[in-house]
Amino acid sequence: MKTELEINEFIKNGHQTYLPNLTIDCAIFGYHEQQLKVLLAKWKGLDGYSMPGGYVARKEPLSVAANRILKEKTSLEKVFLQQFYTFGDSEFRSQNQKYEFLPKDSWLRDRTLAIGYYALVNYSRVTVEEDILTEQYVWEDIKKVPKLLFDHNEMLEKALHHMRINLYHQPIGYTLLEKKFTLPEIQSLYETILGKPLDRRNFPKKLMSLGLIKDTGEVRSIGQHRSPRLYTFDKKKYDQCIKEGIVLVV
Amino acid sequence: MKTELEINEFIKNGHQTYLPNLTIDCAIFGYHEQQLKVLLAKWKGLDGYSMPGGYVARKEPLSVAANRILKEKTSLEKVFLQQFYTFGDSEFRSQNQKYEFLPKDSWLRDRTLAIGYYALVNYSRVTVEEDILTEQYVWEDIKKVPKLLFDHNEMLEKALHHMRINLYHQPIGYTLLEKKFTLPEIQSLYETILGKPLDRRNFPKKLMSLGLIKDTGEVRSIGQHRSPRLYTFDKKKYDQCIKEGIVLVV
DNA sequence: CTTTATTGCGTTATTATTACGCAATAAAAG
DNA sequence: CTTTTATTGCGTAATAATAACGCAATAAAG
Repeated sequence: MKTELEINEFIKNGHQTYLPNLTIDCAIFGYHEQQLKVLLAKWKGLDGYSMPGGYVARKEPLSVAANRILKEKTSLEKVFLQQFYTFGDSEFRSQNQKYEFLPKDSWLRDRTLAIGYYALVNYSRVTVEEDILTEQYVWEDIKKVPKLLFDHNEMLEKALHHMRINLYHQPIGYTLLEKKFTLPEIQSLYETILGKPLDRRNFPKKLMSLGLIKDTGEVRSIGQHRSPRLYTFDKKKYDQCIKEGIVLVV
Repeated sequence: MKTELEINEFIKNGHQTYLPNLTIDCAIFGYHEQQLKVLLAKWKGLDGYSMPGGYVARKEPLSVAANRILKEKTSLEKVFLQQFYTFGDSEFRSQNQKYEFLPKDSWLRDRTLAIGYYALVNYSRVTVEEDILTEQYVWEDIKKVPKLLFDHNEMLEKALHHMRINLYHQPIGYTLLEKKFTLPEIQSLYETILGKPLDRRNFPKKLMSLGLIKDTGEVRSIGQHRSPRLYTFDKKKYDQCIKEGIVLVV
Protein backbone atom coordinates (compact mmCIF):
# COMPACT_ATOMS: atom_id res chain seq x y z
CA MET A 1 0.00 0.00 0.00
CA LYS A 2 1.68 3.10 -1.25
CA THR A 3 -0.80 5.95 -1.61
CA GLU A 4 -3.38 7.61 0.60
CA LEU A 5 -5.99 6.76 -2.01
CA GLU A 6 -5.25 3.06 -1.71
CA ILE A 7 -5.47 3.28 2.08
CA ASN A 8 -8.85 4.96 2.02
CA GLU A 9 -10.14 2.40 -0.45
CA PHE A 10 -8.84 -0.34 1.88
CA ILE A 11 -10.54 1.15 4.93
CA LYS A 12 -13.79 1.57 3.06
CA ASN A 13 -14.03 -1.55 0.89
CA GLY A 14 -11.25 -3.86 2.00
CA HIS A 15 -13.75 -6.45 3.18
CA GLN A 16 -14.69 -7.07 -0.44
CA THR A 17 -11.13 -8.19 -1.12
CA TYR A 18 -10.19 -9.64 2.23
CA LEU A 19 -11.86 -11.87 4.81
CA PRO A 20 -13.02 -9.78 7.77
CA ASN A 21 -12.57 -10.65 11.47
CA LEU A 22 -9.32 -12.45 10.85
CA THR A 23 -5.67 -11.49 10.52
CA ILE A 24 -2.43 -13.34 10.10
CA ASP A 25 0.24 -12.09 12.48
CA CYS A 26 3.81 -13.18 12.19
CA ALA A 27 6.68 -13.40 14.66
CA ILE A 28 9.72 -13.00 12.43
CA PHE A 29 12.85 -14.23 14.16
CA GLY A 30 16.37 -13.37 13.12
CA TYR A 31 19.76 -14.05 14.65
CA HIS A 32 22.45 -11.41 14.94
CA GLU A 33 25.42 -10.85 17.23
CA GLN A 34 24.56 -13.72 19.56
CA GLN A 35 21.05 -12.41 19.98
CA LEU A 36 17.71 -13.81 18.89
CA LYS A 37 15.76 -10.86 17.52
CA VAL A 38 12.17 -10.31 16.50
CA LEU A 39 10.99 -7.85 13.88
CA LEU A 40 8.60 -5.23 15.25
CA ALA A 41 6.62 -2.58 13.41
CA LYS A 42 5.61 0.86 14.59
CA TRP A 43 2.29 1.99 13.15
CA LYS A 44 1.55 5.55 12.24
CA GLY A 45 -1.13 6.89 14.52
CA LEU A 46 -0.72 4.15 17.12
CA ASP A 47 1.67 4.63 19.99
CA GLY A 48 3.62 1.41 20.27
CA TYR A 49 5.02 -1.60 18.49
CA SER A 50 3.48 -4.83 17.27
CA MET A 51 4.43 -7.76 15.11
CA PRO A 52 3.72 -7.46 11.38
CA GLY A 53 0.49 -8.87 10.03
CA GLY A 54 -2.09 -8.73 7.30
CA TYR A 55 -5.37 -10.00 5.97
CA VAL A 56 -6.25 -13.13 4.01
CA ALA A 57 -7.66 -12.46 0.56
CA ARG A 58 -11.10 -13.89 -0.10
CA LYS A 59 -10.00 -16.82 -2.26
CA GLU A 60 -6.39 -17.06 -1.17
CA PRO A 61 -5.19 -20.26 0.52
CA LEU A 62 -4.11 -19.56 4.08
CA SER A 63 -0.46 -20.55 3.68
CA VAL A 64 -0.24 -18.50 0.49
CA ALA A 65 -1.49 -15.49 2.43
CA ALA A 66 1.06 -16.06 5.19
CA ASN A 67 3.91 -16.25 2.68
CA ARG A 68 2.63 -13.20 0.81
CA ILE A 69 2.47 -11.13 4.00
CA LEU A 70 5.97 -12.23 4.96
CA LYS A 71 7.24 -11.27 1.53
CA GLU A 72 5.51 -7.88 1.64
CA LYS A 73 7.22 -7.04 4.93
CA THR A 74 10.67 -8.59 4.50
CA SER A 75 11.05 -9.19 0.75
CA LEU A 76 11.89 -12.81 1.61
CA GLU A 77 10.48 -15.88 -0.09
CA LYS A 78 10.68 -19.58 0.64
CA VAL A 79 11.74 -19.20 4.23
CA PHE A 80 10.80 -21.32 7.19
CA LEU A 81 7.27 -20.27 8.12
CA GLN A 82 5.03 -22.16 10.47
CA GLN A 83 1.57 -21.67 11.90
CA PHE A 84 1.50 -22.15 15.66
CA TYR A 85 -1.75 -20.93 17.23
CA THR A 86 -4.94 -19.01 16.59
CA PHE A 87 -5.76 -16.28 19.08
CA GLY A 88 -9.29 -15.37 20.05
CA ASP A 89 -9.43 -15.29 23.82
CA SER A 90 -7.92 -12.09 25.14
CA GLU A 91 -10.20 -9.19 25.95
CA PHE A 92 -8.84 -7.43 22.89
CA ARG A 93 -9.83 -10.35 20.64
CA SER A 94 -13.31 -10.88 22.14
CA GLN A 95 -14.87 -7.58 21.22
CA ASN A 96 -14.93 -4.85 18.63
CA GLN A 97 -12.13 -2.32 18.40
CA LYS A 98 -12.21 1.31 19.33
CA TYR A 99 -9.87 2.77 16.73
CA GLU A 100 -10.80 6.43 16.96
CA PHE A 101 -9.18 7.28 13.63
CA LEU A 102 -11.41 4.87 11.67
CA PRO A 103 -14.98 5.51 10.54
CA LYS A 104 -17.49 4.07 13.05
CA ASP A 105 -18.85 1.56 10.53
CA SER A 106 -15.50 0.42 9.12
CA TRP A 107 -15.05 -3.34 8.81
CA LEU A 108 -11.63 -2.82 10.44
CA ARG A 109 -13.35 -1.98 13.74
CA ASP A 110 -14.92 -5.44 13.92
CA ARG A 111 -13.53 -8.02 16.25
CA THR A 112 -10.50 -9.82 14.80
CA LEU A 113 -9.06 -13.22 15.59
CA ALA A 114 -5.42 -13.73 14.70
CA ILE A 115 -3.73 -16.75 13.20
CA GLY A 116 -0.18 -16.74 14.54
CA TYR A 117 2.77 -17.78 12.39
CA TYR A 118 6.44 -17.64 13.13
CA ALA A 119 9.24 -17.32 10.60
CA LEU A 120 12.94 -18.03 10.89
CA VAL A 121 14.87 -15.80 8.54
CA ASN A 122 18.40 -14.84 7.71
CA TYR A 123 18.74 -11.51 9.49
CA SER A 124 21.12 -9.96 6.99
CA ARG A 125 18.92 -10.72 3.98
CA VAL A 126 15.84 -8.95 5.29
CA THR A 127 15.12 -5.59 3.70
CA VAL A 128 12.17 -3.96 5.37
CA GLU A 129 10.25 -1.33 3.53
CA GLU A 130 8.19 1.20 5.43
CA ASP A 131 4.93 2.14 3.77
CA ILE A 132 2.23 4.67 4.41
CA LEU A 133 0.91 2.73 7.42
CA THR A 134 4.16 1.77 9.11
CA GLU A 135 6.46 4.40 10.53
CA GLN A 136 9.40 2.06 11.01
CA TYR A 137 10.58 -1.48 11.55
CA VAL A 138 13.03 -2.48 14.27
CA TRP A 139 14.80 -5.68 15.20
CA GLU A 140 14.47 -6.13 18.94
CA ASP A 141 16.38 -8.58 21.10
CA ILE A 142 13.73 -10.95 22.45
CA LYS A 143 15.10 -10.36 25.92
CA LYS A 144 14.36 -6.65 25.66
CA VAL A 145 10.93 -6.61 24.01
CA PRO A 146 8.81 -3.80 25.47
CA LYS A 147 5.07 -3.86 26.12
CA LEU A 148 3.54 -4.41 22.70
CA LEU A 149 0.20 -3.40 21.24
CA PHE A 150 -2.85 -5.67 21.37
CA ASP A 151 -2.12 -9.16 22.70
CA HIS A 152 1.21 -9.35 20.90
CA ASN A 153 3.29 -10.01 24.01
CA GLU A 154 1.29 -13.15 24.67
CA MET A 155 1.56 -14.03 20.99
CA LEU A 156 5.32 -13.60 21.00
CA GLU A 157 5.68 -15.73 24.12
CA LYS A 158 3.68 -18.49 22.52
CA ALA A 159 5.63 -18.23 19.26
CA LEU A 160 8.90 -18.57 21.16
CA HIS A 161 7.59 -21.53 23.10
CA HIS A 162 6.47 -23.35 19.97
CA MET A 163 9.71 -22.55 18.20
CA ARG A 164 11.80 -23.91 21.06
CA ILE A 165 9.72 -27.08 21.30
CA ASN A 166 10.01 -27.50 17.56
CA LEU A 167 13.77 -27.10 17.79
CA TYR A 168 13.81 -30.40 19.66
CA HIS A 169 11.85 -32.19 16.94
CA GLN A 170 13.12 -30.55 13.80
CA PRO A 171 16.60 -29.21 13.19
CA ILE A 172 15.23 -25.86 12.10
CA GLY A 173 18.00 -23.80 13.59
CA TYR A 174 20.10 -23.71 10.46
CA THR A 175 17.48 -21.62 8.67
CA LEU A 176 18.68 -18.65 10.71
CA LEU A 177 22.25 -18.98 9.49
CA GLU A 178 24.15 -18.50 6.24
CA LYS A 179 24.47 -21.50 3.92
CA LYS A 180 27.92 -22.24 5.28
CA PHE A 181 28.61 -21.92 8.98
CA THR A 182 31.14 -23.01 11.58
CA LEU A 183 30.44 -25.34 14.48
CA PRO A 184 30.87 -22.55 17.04
CA GLU A 185 28.34 -20.47 15.10
CA ILE A 186 25.56 -23.05 15.07
CA GLN A 187 26.27 -23.98 18.68
CA SER A 188 26.09 -20.37 19.75
CA LEU A 189 22.77 -20.06 17.91
CA TYR A 190 21.31 -23.03 19.75
CA GLU A 191 22.62 -21.73 23.05
CA THR A 192 20.97 -18.37 22.42
CA ILE A 193 17.61 -19.84 21.47
CA LEU A 194 17.48 -22.44 24.21
CA GLY A 195 19.03 -20.11 26.76
CA LYS A 196 21.44 -22.67 28.13
CA PRO A 197 25.09 -23.61 27.51
CA LEU A 198 25.83 -26.70 25.44
CA ASP A 199 28.94 -28.83 25.52
CA ARG A 200 31.33 -27.82 22.76
CA ARG A 201 32.32 -31.42 22.11
CA ASN A 202 29.01 -33.24 22.45
CA PHE A 203 26.89 -30.86 20.38
CA PRO A 204 28.65 -31.34 17.02
CA LYS A 205 28.95 -35.06 17.74
CA LYS A 206 25.16 -35.31 17.85
CA LEU A 207 24.65 -33.29 14.68
CA MET A 208 27.27 -35.38 12.89
CA SER A 209 25.93 -38.73 14.12
CA LEU A 210 22.49 -37.77 12.79
CA GLY A 211 24.16 -36.81 9.54
CA LEU A 212 22.51 -33.39 9.60
CA ILE A 213 25.62 -31.37 8.82
CA LYS A 214 28.33 -31.97 6.25
CA ASP A 215 31.96 -30.83 6.27
CA THR A 216 32.62 -28.65 3.24
CA GLY A 217 36.39 -28.99 3.52
CA GLU A 218 36.75 -25.20 3.63
CA VAL A 219 37.84 -23.19 6.64
CA ARG A 220 37.18 -19.63 7.77
CA SER A 221 40.00 -17.44 9.06
CA ILE A 222 38.77 -15.49 12.06
CA GLY A 223 41.21 -14.31 14.63
CA GLN A 224 44.19 -15.49 16.53
CA HIS A 225 43.53 -19.20 16.62
CA ARG A 226 42.93 -22.32 14.59
CA SER A 227 40.53 -21.66 11.70
CA PRO A 228 37.22 -23.44 12.16
CA ARG A 229 35.82 -25.59 9.35
CA LEU A 230 32.77 -24.62 7.39
CA TYR A 231 29.76 -26.92 7.38
CA THR A 232 26.49 -27.04 5.45
CA PHE A 233 23.16 -28.59 6.28
CA ASP A 234 22.24 -31.84 4.53
CA LYS A 235 18.76 -31.04 3.20
CA LYS A 236 18.06 -34.65 2.25
CA LYS A 237 18.89 -35.95 5.70
CA TYR A 238 17.00 -33.01 7.20
CA ASP A 239 13.81 -33.92 5.33
CA GLN A 240 14.22 -37.52 6.42
CA CYS A 241 14.63 -36.49 10.06
CA ILE A 242 11.54 -34.30 9.85
CA LYS A 243 9.55 -37.16 8.37
CA GLU A 244 10.71 -39.68 10.93
CA GLY A 245 10.30 -37.18 13.74
CA ILE A 246 13.69 -37.26 15.40
CA VAL A 247 14.17 -35.89 18.85
CA LEU A 248 17.27 -33.75 18.96
CA VAL A 249 18.15 -33.54 22.61
CA VAL A 250 21.15 -31.31 22.96
CA MET B 1 -31.25 -25.87 17.35
CA LYS B 2 -34.51 -27.63 17.71
CA THR B 3 -37.11 -26.23 15.35
CA GLU B 4 -37.30 -25.54 11.62
CA LEU B 5 -38.01 -21.91 12.43
CA GLU B 6 -34.72 -21.58 14.30
CA ILE B 7 -32.85 -23.19 11.41
CA ASN B 8 -34.29 -20.81 8.86
CA GLU B 9 -33.47 -17.87 11.07
CA PHE B 10 -29.90 -19.21 11.39
CA ILE B 11 -29.50 -19.62 7.63
CA LYS B 12 -30.86 -16.14 7.00
CA ASN B 13 -29.42 -14.05 9.83
CA GLY B 14 -26.87 -16.21 11.60
CA HIS B 15 -24.04 -13.89 10.61
CA GLN B 16 -25.50 -11.26 12.93
CA THR B 17 -24.95 -13.62 15.86
CA TYR B 18 -21.88 -15.52 14.66
CA LEU B 19 -18.62 -14.64 12.94
CA PRO B 20 -18.76 -15.62 9.28
CA ASN B 21 -16.02 -17.42 7.31
CA LEU B 22 -14.84 -19.35 10.33
CA THR B 23 -15.85 -22.55 12.12
CA ILE B 24 -14.52 -24.54 15.01
CA ASP B 25 -14.28 -28.24 14.20
CA CYS B 26 -13.52 -30.79 16.84
CA ALA B 27 -12.00 -34.26 16.75
CA ILE B 28 -13.55 -35.92 19.78
CA PHE B 29 -11.58 -38.97 20.83
CA GLY B 30 -12.87 -41.71 23.09
CA TYR B 31 -11.48 -45.06 24.14
CA HIS B 32 -13.55 -48.24 24.19
CA GLU B 33 -12.78 -51.95 23.91
CA GLN B 34 -9.10 -51.44 23.12
CA GLN B 35 -9.96 -49.03 20.33
CA LEU B 36 -9.38 -45.33 19.92
CA LYS B 37 -12.58 -43.94 18.49
CA VAL B 38 -13.60 -40.62 17.02
CA LEU B 39 -17.09 -39.15 17.11
CA LEU B 40 -18.54 -38.54 13.65
CA ALA B 41 -21.75 -36.80 12.66
CA LYS B 42 -23.99 -37.49 9.70
CA TRP B 43 -25.72 -34.39 8.40
CA LYS B 44 -29.21 -34.43 7.01
CA GLY B 45 -29.12 -33.61 3.34
CA LEU B 46 -25.40 -34.34 2.98
CA ASP B 47 -24.23 -37.78 2.04
CA GLY B 48 -21.36 -38.59 4.37
CA TYR B 49 -19.81 -38.07 7.76
CA SER B 50 -17.76 -35.27 9.26
CA MET B 51 -16.47 -34.22 12.64
CA PRO B 52 -18.76 -32.01 14.75
CA GLY B 53 -18.31 -28.28 14.59
CA GLY B 54 -19.90 -24.91 15.06
CA TYR B 55 -19.57 -21.16 14.79
CA VAL B 56 -18.00 -18.61 17.12
CA ALA B 57 -20.45 -16.07 18.50
CA ARG B 58 -19.59 -12.43 17.76
CA LYS B 59 -18.31 -11.54 21.22
CA GLU B 60 -17.51 -14.99 22.50
CA PRO B 61 -13.91 -15.83 23.42
CA LEU B 62 -12.55 -18.57 21.18
CA SER B 63 -11.96 -21.16 23.88
CA VAL B 64 -15.41 -20.50 25.32
CA ALA B 65 -16.87 -21.20 21.90
CA ALA B 66 -14.91 -24.44 21.60
CA ASN B 67 -16.11 -25.63 24.99
CA ARG B 68 -19.68 -24.60 24.23
CA ILE B 69 -19.69 -26.52 20.95
CA LEU B 70 -18.25 -29.58 22.67
CA LYS B 71 -20.91 -29.37 25.33
CA GLU B 72 -23.69 -28.95 22.77
CA LYS B 73 -22.62 -32.13 21.00
CA THR B 74 -21.57 -34.39 23.87
CA SER B 75 -23.10 -32.83 27.01
CA LEU B 76 -19.59 -32.87 28.50
CA GLU B 77 -17.94 -30.01 30.35
CA LYS B 78 -14.44 -29.44 31.64
CA VAL B 79 -12.80 -32.08 29.49
CA PHE B 80 -9.40 -31.99 27.87
CA LEU B 81 -9.78 -29.77 24.83
CA GLN B 82 -6.91 -28.39 22.82
CA GLN B 83 -6.54 -26.28 19.71
CA PHE B 84 -4.10 -27.79 17.24
CA TYR B 85 -4.28 -26.13 13.81
CA THR B 86 -6.24 -23.72 11.65
CA PHE B 87 -7.17 -24.98 8.21
CA GLY B 88 -7.41 -22.74 5.19
CA ASP B 89 -5.43 -24.36 2.41
CA SER B 90 -7.41 -27.18 0.86
CA GLU B 91 -9.39 -26.47 -2.27
CA PHE B 92 -12.53 -26.74 -0.19
CA ARG B 93 -11.30 -24.01 2.17
CA SER B 94 -10.04 -21.63 -0.50
CA GLN B 95 -13.31 -20.86 -2.21
CA ASN B 96 -17.02 -20.44 -1.66
CA GLN B 97 -19.26 -23.42 -1.14
CA LYS B 98 -21.82 -24.83 -3.48
CA TYR B 99 -24.45 -26.05 -1.06
CA GLU B 100 -27.41 -26.45 -3.39
CA PHE B 101 -29.92 -26.53 -0.55
CA LEU B 102 -28.95 -23.07 0.70
CA PRO B 103 -30.11 -19.74 -0.73
CA LYS B 104 -27.54 -18.34 -3.19
CA ASP B 105 -26.81 -15.31 -1.00
CA SER B 106 -26.61 -17.16 2.32
CA TRP B 107 -23.63 -16.27 4.50
CA LEU B 108 -23.16 -20.05 4.96
CA ARG B 109 -22.05 -20.36 1.33
CA ASP B 110 -19.07 -18.11 1.95
CA ARG B 111 -15.63 -19.60 2.23
CA THR B 112 -14.91 -20.95 5.72
CA LEU B 113 -11.64 -21.51 7.49
CA ALA B 114 -11.70 -24.01 10.33
CA ILE B 115 -9.98 -23.87 13.67
CA GLY B 116 -9.25 -27.46 14.65
CA TYR B 117 -9.56 -28.66 18.23
CA TYR B 118 -9.27 -32.12 19.64
CA ALA B 119 -10.91 -33.40 22.78
CA LEU B 120 -10.16 -36.44 24.91
CA VAL B 121 -13.32 -37.65 26.60
CA ASN B 122 -14.57 -40.53 28.65
CA TYR B 123 -16.41 -42.60 26.05
CA SER B 124 -19.07 -43.91 28.40
CA ARG B 125 -20.07 -40.47 29.67
CA VAL B 126 -20.84 -39.00 26.28
CA THR B 127 -24.52 -38.66 25.47
CA VAL B 128 -24.98 -37.43 21.96
CA GLU B 129 -28.18 -35.74 21.00
CA GLU B 130 -29.27 -35.62 17.41
CA ASP B 131 -30.95 -32.39 16.38
CA ILE B 132 -32.71 -31.14 13.31
CA LEU B 133 -29.46 -30.85 11.35
CA THR B 134 -27.74 -34.07 12.37
CA GLU B 135 -29.17 -37.42 11.43
CA GLN B 136 -26.96 -39.43 13.75
CA TYR B 137 -23.69 -39.61 15.62
CA VAL B 138 -21.38 -42.62 15.48
CA TRP B 139 -18.19 -43.60 17.26
CA GLU B 140 -15.77 -44.89 14.64
CA ASP B 141 -12.54 -46.74 15.27
CA ILE B 142 -9.82 -44.45 13.95
CA LYS B 143 -8.45 -47.39 11.99
CA LYS B 144 -11.72 -47.70 10.08
CA VAL B 145 -12.62 -44.09 9.37
CA PRO B 146 -14.19 -43.80 5.91
CA LYS B 147 -13.77 -40.92 3.46
CA LEU B 148 -15.16 -37.90 5.28
CA LEU B 149 -16.80 -34.74 4.03
CA PHE B 150 -14.82 -31.56 3.32
CA ASP B 151 -11.15 -31.77 4.39
CA HIS B 152 -11.98 -33.68 7.54
CA ASN B 153 -9.76 -36.67 6.79
CA GLU B 154 -6.75 -34.37 6.67
CA MET B 155 -8.02 -32.65 9.79
CA LEU B 156 -8.38 -35.95 11.65
CA GLU B 157 -4.89 -37.06 10.60
CA LYS B 158 -3.44 -33.84 11.92
CA ALA B 159 -5.43 -34.06 15.14
CA LEU B 160 -4.11 -37.58 15.74
CA HIS B 161 -0.57 -36.50 15.02
CA HIS B 162 -0.74 -33.57 17.44
CA MET B 163 -2.39 -35.73 20.07
CA ARG B 164 0.32 -38.39 19.81
CA ILE B 165 3.10 -35.83 19.97
CA ASN B 166 1.41 -34.24 22.97
CA LEU B 167 1.20 -37.62 24.66
CA TYR B 168 5.00 -37.53 24.88
CA HIS B 169 5.01 -34.13 26.54
CA GLN B 170 1.94 -34.25 28.71
CA PRO B 171 0.47 -37.30 30.40
CA ILE B 172 -2.93 -36.62 28.89
CA GLY B 173 -3.87 -40.24 28.39
CA TYR B 174 -5.66 -40.59 31.67
CA THR B 175 -8.38 -38.18 30.57
CA LEU B 176 -9.76 -41.00 28.42
CA LEU B 177 -10.16 -43.36 31.38
CA GLU B 178 -12.32 -43.61 34.47
CA LYS B 179 -11.09 -41.93 37.67
CA LYS B 180 -9.73 -45.25 38.91
CA PHE B 181 -7.99 -47.60 36.53
CA THR B 182 -5.67 -50.60 36.56
CA LEU B 183 -2.14 -50.64 35.21
CA PRO B 184 -3.09 -53.00 32.35
CA GLU B 185 -5.87 -50.58 31.39
CA ILE B 186 -3.71 -47.49 31.10
CA GLN B 187 -0.98 -49.45 29.39
CA SER B 188 -3.42 -50.85 26.85
CA LEU B 189 -4.66 -47.32 26.22
CA TYR B 190 -1.16 -46.05 25.48
CA GLU B 191 -0.46 -49.04 23.26
CA THR B 192 -3.61 -48.35 21.30
CA ILE B 193 -2.89 -44.66 20.82
CA LEU B 194 0.79 -45.06 20.02
CA GLY B 195 0.22 -48.21 18.00
CA LYS B 196 3.10 -50.13 19.52
CA PRO B 197 3.52 -52.61 22.36
CA LEU B 198 4.99 -51.40 25.65
CA ASP B 199 6.80 -53.42 28.26
CA ARG B 200 4.46 -54.45 31.05
CA ARG B 201 7.11 -53.93 33.69
CA ASN B 202 8.84 -50.80 32.49
CA PHE B 203 5.74 -48.76 31.70
CA PRO B 204 4.30 -48.56 35.25
CA LYS B 205 7.80 -48.06 36.60
CA LYS B 206 8.07 -44.85 34.57
CA LEU B 207 4.66 -43.54 35.60
CA MET B 208 5.42 -44.31 39.24
CA SER B 209 8.90 -42.77 39.19
CA LEU B 210 7.40 -39.54 37.83
CA GLY B 211 4.80 -39.73 40.59
CA LEU B 212 1.99 -39.38 38.06
CA ILE B 213 -0.14 -42.24 39.36
CA LYS B 214 -1.04 -43.18 42.91
CA ASP B 215 -1.99 -46.58 44.33
CA THR B 216 -5.50 -46.38 45.82
CA GLY B 217 -5.08 -49.59 47.82
CA GLU B 218 -8.18 -51.03 46.20
CA VAL B 219 -8.24 -53.91 43.73
CA ARG B 220 -10.63 -54.92 40.96
CA SER B 221 -11.77 -58.51 40.55
CA ILE B 222 -11.78 -59.40 36.87
CA GLY B 223 -11.34 -62.99 35.82
CA GLN B 224 -9.32 -66.01 36.60
CA HIS B 225 -6.17 -64.41 37.91
CA ARG B 226 -4.69 -62.08 40.48
CA SER B 227 -6.80 -58.94 40.90
CA PRO B 228 -5.04 -55.84 39.61
CA ARG B 229 -4.76 -52.76 41.83
CA LEU B 230 -6.61 -49.57 41.11
CA TYR B 231 -4.66 -46.37 40.56
CA THR B 232 -5.60 -42.71 40.23
CA PHE B 233 -3.85 -39.81 38.55
CA ASP B 234 -2.10 -37.29 40.76
CA LYS B 235 -3.47 -33.99 39.45
CA LYS B 236 -0.95 -31.91 41.38
CA LYS B 237 2.02 -33.81 40.00
CA TYR B 238 0.38 -33.77 36.59
CA ASP B 239 0.13 -29.97 36.57
CA GLN B 240 3.73 -29.74 37.68
CA CYS B 241 4.87 -32.05 34.88
CA ILE B 242 2.93 -30.00 32.33
CA LYS B 243 4.52 -26.81 33.61
CA GLU B 244 8.03 -28.22 33.59
CA GLY B 245 7.47 -29.92 30.27
CA ILE B 246 8.44 -33.48 30.95
CA VAL B 247 9.15 -35.85 28.13
CA LEU B 248 7.41 -39.12 28.79
CA VAL B 249 9.17 -41.63 26.59
CA VAL B 250 7.47 -44.98 27.01
C1' DC C 1 -6.09 -79.20 45.46
C1' DT C 2 -4.37 -78.41 40.92
C1' DT C 3 -4.31 -75.76 36.79
C1' DT C 4 -4.16 -71.46 34.33
C1' DA C 5 -3.67 -66.79 33.29
C1' DT C 6 -2.00 -62.64 34.79
C1' DT C 7 -0.08 -59.38 38.12
C1' DG C 8 3.81 -57.23 40.72
C1' DC C 9 8.60 -56.77 41.74
C1' DG C 10 13.02 -57.37 40.95
C1' DT C 11 17.80 -57.68 38.34
C1' DT C 12 20.80 -57.38 34.35
C1' DA C 13 22.20 -55.76 29.74
C1' DT C 14 22.33 -52.22 26.54
C1' DT C 15 22.31 -47.70 24.94
C1' DA C 16 22.44 -42.79 25.36
C1' DT C 17 24.00 -38.76 27.65
C1' DT C 18 27.15 -36.04 30.14
C1' DA C 19 31.63 -34.64 31.68
C1' DC C 20 36.24 -33.83 30.70
C1' DG C 21 41.47 -34.30 29.01
C1' DC C 22 44.63 -33.16 25.58
C1' DA C 23 46.89 -32.47 21.19
C1' DA C 24 46.54 -29.53 16.95
C1' DT C 25 46.83 -25.08 15.02
C1' DA C 26 46.34 -20.23 13.37
C1' DA C 27 47.49 -15.55 14.40
C1' DA C 28 49.85 -12.26 17.12
C1' DA C 29 53.63 -10.91 20.10
C1' DG C 30 58.36 -10.83 21.25
C1' DC D 1 61.84 -17.52 13.99
C1' DT D 2 60.18 -18.91 18.43
C1' DT D 3 56.83 -18.25 22.01
C1' DT D 4 52.35 -17.07 23.60
C1' DT D 5 47.40 -17.21 23.40
C1' DA D 6 42.92 -18.55 22.25
C1' DT D 7 40.23 -21.83 20.26
C1' DT D 8 39.31 -25.95 17.50
C1' DG D 9 38.84 -31.03 16.89
C1' DC D 10 39.02 -35.63 18.59
C1' DG D 11 38.99 -38.90 21.94
C1' DT D 12 37.73 -41.58 26.32
C1' DA D 13 35.70 -42.33 30.96
C1' DA D 14 31.71 -41.74 34.15
C1' DT D 15 26.99 -41.53 34.70
C1' DA D 16 22.16 -41.96 33.72
C1' DA D 17 18.36 -43.67 31.19
C1' DT D 18 16.15 -47.24 28.62
C1' DA D 19 15.16 -51.87 27.25
C1' DA D 20 15.01 -56.81 28.14
C1' DC D 21 13.71 -60.43 30.85
C1' DG D 22 13.14 -64.03 35.16
C1' DC D 23 10.27 -65.49 38.73
C1' DA D 24 7.26 -65.60 42.72
C1' DA D 25 2.48 -64.21 44.11
C1' DT D 26 -2.31 -64.88 43.55
C1' DA D 27 -7.25 -65.12 42.11
C1' DA D 28 -10.64 -67.89 39.81
C1' DA D 29 -12.00 -72.09 37.54
C1' DG D 30 -11.94 -77.00 37.09
